[in-house]
Amino acid sequence: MKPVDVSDLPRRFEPEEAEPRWRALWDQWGIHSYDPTRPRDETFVVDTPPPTASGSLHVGHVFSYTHQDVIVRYQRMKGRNIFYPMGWDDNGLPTERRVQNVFNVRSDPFMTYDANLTVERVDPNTKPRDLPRPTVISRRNFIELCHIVTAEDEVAFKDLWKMLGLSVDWNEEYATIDDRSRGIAQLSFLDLYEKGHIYQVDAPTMWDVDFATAVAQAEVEDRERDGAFHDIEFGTEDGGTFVISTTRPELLAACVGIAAHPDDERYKALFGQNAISPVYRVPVPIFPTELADPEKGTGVLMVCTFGDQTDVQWWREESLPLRQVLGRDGLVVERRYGDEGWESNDPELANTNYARIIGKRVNQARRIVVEQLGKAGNAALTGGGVPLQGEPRQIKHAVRFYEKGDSPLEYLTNRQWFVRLLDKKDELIKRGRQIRWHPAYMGKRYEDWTANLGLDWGISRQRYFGVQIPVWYRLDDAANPIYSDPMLPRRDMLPMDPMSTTAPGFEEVQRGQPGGFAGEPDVFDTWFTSSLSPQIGARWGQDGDSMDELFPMDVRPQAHDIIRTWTFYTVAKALLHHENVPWHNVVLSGWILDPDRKKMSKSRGNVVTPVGMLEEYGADSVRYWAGSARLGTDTAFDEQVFRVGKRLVTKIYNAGKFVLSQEGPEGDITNELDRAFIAELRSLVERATAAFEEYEYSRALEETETFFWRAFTDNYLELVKKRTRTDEDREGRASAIATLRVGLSVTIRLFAPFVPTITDEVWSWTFAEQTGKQSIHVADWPSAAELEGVPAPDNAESFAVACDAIAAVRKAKTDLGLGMGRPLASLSLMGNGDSLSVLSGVIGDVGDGANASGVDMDEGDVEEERFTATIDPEAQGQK
RNA sequence: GGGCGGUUAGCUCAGCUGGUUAGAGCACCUGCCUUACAAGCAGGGGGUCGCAGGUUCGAGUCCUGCACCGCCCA
Repeated sequence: MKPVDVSDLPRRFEPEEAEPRWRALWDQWGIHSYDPTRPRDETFVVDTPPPTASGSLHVGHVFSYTHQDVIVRYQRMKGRNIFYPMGWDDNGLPTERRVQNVFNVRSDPFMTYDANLTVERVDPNTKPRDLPRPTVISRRNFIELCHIVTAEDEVAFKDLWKMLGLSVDWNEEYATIDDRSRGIAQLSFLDLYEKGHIYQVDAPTMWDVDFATAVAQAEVEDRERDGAFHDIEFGTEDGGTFVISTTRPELLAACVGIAAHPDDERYKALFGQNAISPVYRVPVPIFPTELADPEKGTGVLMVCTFGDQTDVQWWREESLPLRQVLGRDGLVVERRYGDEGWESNDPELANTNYARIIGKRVNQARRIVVEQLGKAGNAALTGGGVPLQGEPRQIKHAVRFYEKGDSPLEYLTNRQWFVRLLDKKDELIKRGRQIRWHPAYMGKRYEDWTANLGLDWGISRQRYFGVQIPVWYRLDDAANPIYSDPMLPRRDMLPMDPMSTTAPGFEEVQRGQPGGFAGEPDVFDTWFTSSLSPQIGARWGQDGDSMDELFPMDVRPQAHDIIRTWTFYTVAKALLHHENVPWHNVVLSGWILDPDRKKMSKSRGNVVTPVGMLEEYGADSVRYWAGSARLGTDTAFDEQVFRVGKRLVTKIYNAGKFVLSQEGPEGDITNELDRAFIAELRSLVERATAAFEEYEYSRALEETETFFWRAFTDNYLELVKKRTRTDEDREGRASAIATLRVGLSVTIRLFAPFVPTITDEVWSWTFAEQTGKQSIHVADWPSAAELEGVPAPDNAESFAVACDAIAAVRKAKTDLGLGMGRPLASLSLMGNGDSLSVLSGVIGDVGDGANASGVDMDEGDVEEERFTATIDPEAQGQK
């Protein structure tokens, strides 16, 4: 094998030159392509997270996507046929919001499409207050803009993935809004509908008033907000009074009941009676409930439609009437007291008071109602006192928000589509237990979430840019939809848009006409589509359907914050559609925290841009950083680790140059030290492989790095340096050179999943030709078997003993302030008899490593270390 | 209030089923330009493993309680 001519190579490795060159070669060689002709048991299937294309590029992405790529590259070297797709999640609110900002537009679904519409981009530096009124455009125009923006965003992500060196198969690229994904999402709907898992109902739904859309439980977050308890006097039918506490006096008009704990002596006598509300003088039932907390406020509360989740529960359990006062836009709607369902003991007073809050936002309405509560004339009972008791008491409390919204959620009653999941909790938990979670405790999080699920999955969203719910409704004689009998498309019609496709059996002119039909205007929750990523990857129900080959998949990589959403819904879909798990393993990456241990996020302004990071340190260094973090563990962002990665890259480069530039005879590995080193190497291979098999890649990296730096470069390489150049021991020289090459070949392969560029660079110098494997990434993963030809050392301790001996010499040299290369006129090593007996087998290399002309061995007691060295340096200036 | 995770050197983190004297990298100090590498090498200082109990011959590791940090849920 011909050695490498070092003078041909740059003195330093330059990632900015090498990384693009290698990426182009990998593409050219097609080493990342999936081969559909190979059998399932040779295939490793990844269910890649589709990133939100309109989201910002984030170091967290670099972190978790590197984790999956490390796992993938390991599996590829194990000989597996890799299915590694990449999707872009581009439907939904984030995109809509970006389009609204980029073009300063709003959509009106009832506007007609303008084929010649042109809109200008807004200068991103313009302050919101300086913007003109948004241009109102049609839904179809709006969606066109969404496609423009997402196309640009996808390019930014794709460039980042390529820079990072992800070994994605770009033939398997998709977007959650493309025809394939839309078709599969709609197929999912049809299948669930046919199986009876889907229903639509007028139900209280969590509602974001700004986005004017329903929100699912998984999208809700609690935020600490200021609030105030208002004590309000109610009357009773027999002329008594009592005081309730509420943080939402503006919902007084929506009050449909009064509740207290059944054991609460103060209110026991009231149960069964009607209470009378102040301001509107509406009679409402008083009932007992275990859910009332006697310690909270005055112990008695008003039930409204709807202030919170418990109101919904009481409304159902007690069959209370519905008095909704908030509209979809969050404004108070028009109502008339005296009408059915709006009974009042004094309709005139009620209407006068109510008229003042119509059309108001919640906060304005609250101020007005509180003001009205301050007037004795508005008492519940004629002649009563001021209903508001004392000053409101300020409190801090948790308020529910849509995670992307700015206003507290309201509960509105609307017709929404749901997937029935509450009756399948046990089954969902059982499926969760069939999946291996890495780390294992993450499975508990999934179980907790599933066990505590309180609502079915609301899947309809009142948005524009999403997958349309594939449903039409017949219209009655007054052109009102008959929701009870929806019409569904045939499977061969998918993907489709019921707003532009004519319902079967109708003419398009009948759209919206009495006796005609109408399309369902709503779209799916984005999770409804992204929970199908395995089915999208495997093209379920499409041309090229490979569900049988690819499903269930091997691994789902993701971050742990979306267990309750993405993981949960994907498990649910796989259960409902296929009665199976979606994958056998879930690997969960931690988060990147800023140096103050806060989660990095755009809103905190502490985000580091990944592209700048990659440009400064190179992909290998950044990947090293990500690869050194265990799964599940949040990691503080620390630029120091990139430097460590860069150092490792440099070290691999230099060690590679040294090893492969050694010239000499070829021969077997026969020398004792060499055989002992190979034995250590074999143990490393076994440990690193075992770690990878458990998805503990960071341990594999750590083990490999320690071995490479310590055992290989600092010690073995120094011990055999002289022997690789000697003319006196041909066999020993051949053995050393062969061992160096094996050591390098094995360690760079172990490193390859983490630092793909430098390892392939070194591999290309000679190993590629020697093995016939063009790239290290398709080379064989190292195994104990490939080292089997090397005989075991005479003594298992030989390598460790040689290292200890040379360490003793170094210590002696350092103590005398001598350079490590300083020749020694004499060297004596003292140790116990056993140590010396092992040492004698490797004494030549130890003497060479010490640069000593000869070594004496003295038996004697040595305290802490295995050896102590006594040295006599040659005089300076002599040879 | 419940669940999960964390707390180990100045910093970032390892430490598997309990077993010599608790580790690494960075930072710090000292020395060394050694024909792969000064982006390197050698040596060194630095920790009552969050706190308090318990089990054990033996606890960073197991148990109980507490404190603080983070995430999720109510």
